[in-house]
Amino acid sequence: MVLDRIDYALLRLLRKNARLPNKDLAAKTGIAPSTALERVRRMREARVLLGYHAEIAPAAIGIGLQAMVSVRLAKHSRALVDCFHRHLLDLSEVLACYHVAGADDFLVHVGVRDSDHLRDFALAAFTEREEVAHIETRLIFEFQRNVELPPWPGGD
Amino acid sequence: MVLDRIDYALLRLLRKNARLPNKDLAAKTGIAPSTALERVRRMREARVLLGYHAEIAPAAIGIGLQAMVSVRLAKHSRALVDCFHRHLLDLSEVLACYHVAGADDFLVHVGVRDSDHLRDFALAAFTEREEVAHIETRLIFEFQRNVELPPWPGGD
DNA sequence: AGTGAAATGATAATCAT
DNA sequence: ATGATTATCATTTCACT
Repeated sequence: MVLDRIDYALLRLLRKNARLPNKDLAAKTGIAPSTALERVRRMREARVLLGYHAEIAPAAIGIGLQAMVSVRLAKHSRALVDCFHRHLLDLSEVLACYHVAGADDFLVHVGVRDSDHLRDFALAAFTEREEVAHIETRLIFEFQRNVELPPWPGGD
Repeated sequence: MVLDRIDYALLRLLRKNARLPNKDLAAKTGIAPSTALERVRRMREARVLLGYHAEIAPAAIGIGLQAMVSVRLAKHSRALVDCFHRHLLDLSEVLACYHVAGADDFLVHVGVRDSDHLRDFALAAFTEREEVAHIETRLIFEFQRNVELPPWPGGD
């Protein structure tokens, strides 16, 4: 699917505020509400718009501590990597995971109650697993997401 | 602000789908629509609910490559760290940044067009800056966010 | 095919209880 | 916390470009 300037503007608005009413979306991009609706619907169907998610204050849901855990696997067969990847996504402490190139295979963003929880979790989810060769845990002081879209690349 | 089981259920639903209509929120949590509205409003005011953001397919907005850049600063005065942090958030290539404890000071999740763009960006935004002592770039094969909330901690 | 204006039905917000 | 009321919004239809 090829996007034009207006589609991009819609994406930018929804990225910043996913609950912006359709008529506002239309007004801010200079198109009719029905057109805005249609364009957003098409972008959802084309999987350009993947979903809408609330951002929640970690402390409010019992996350007192965040960490980035670097994980190195012992072997790197496709099956083993995929299996570990699935394992990660099943853990409620895992906020996000990055499968990366380099000495470490995964960077895992975790949210836990406190340092006791972190220790228990790191042991159970990583250290005690056979396929894990090495982990390194970094405390996260602050985490911030950028909700701005890059400038329109041009090319219409 | 103290949350109960129902507030938590509302958060879980909004985390998964921030555009879920209020009446559906109410039905799925077993409360009246007006009550659901009131609870969500209160959680927004209390900054438990920080915002709603669309998730967009990177490829659709010209992001062909993602990387995690570890940045080590030369000095660590508060002013310098804050200044660099603000610098990061101004860059449209920065998707997220983690200020961490350890040898490296920041982990920066970046999204770029291609490897040329990555090289140019890494030079301009990191290497050429005086306060940056060292960077290390890891290619991201896959990135996945967990949109499930941890189980209700109990304690009502 | 895509857009825009108007009409309809659904939803959100308000208020009194 | 709820249910009735009012206001706002999403969605469809259709004429137009």
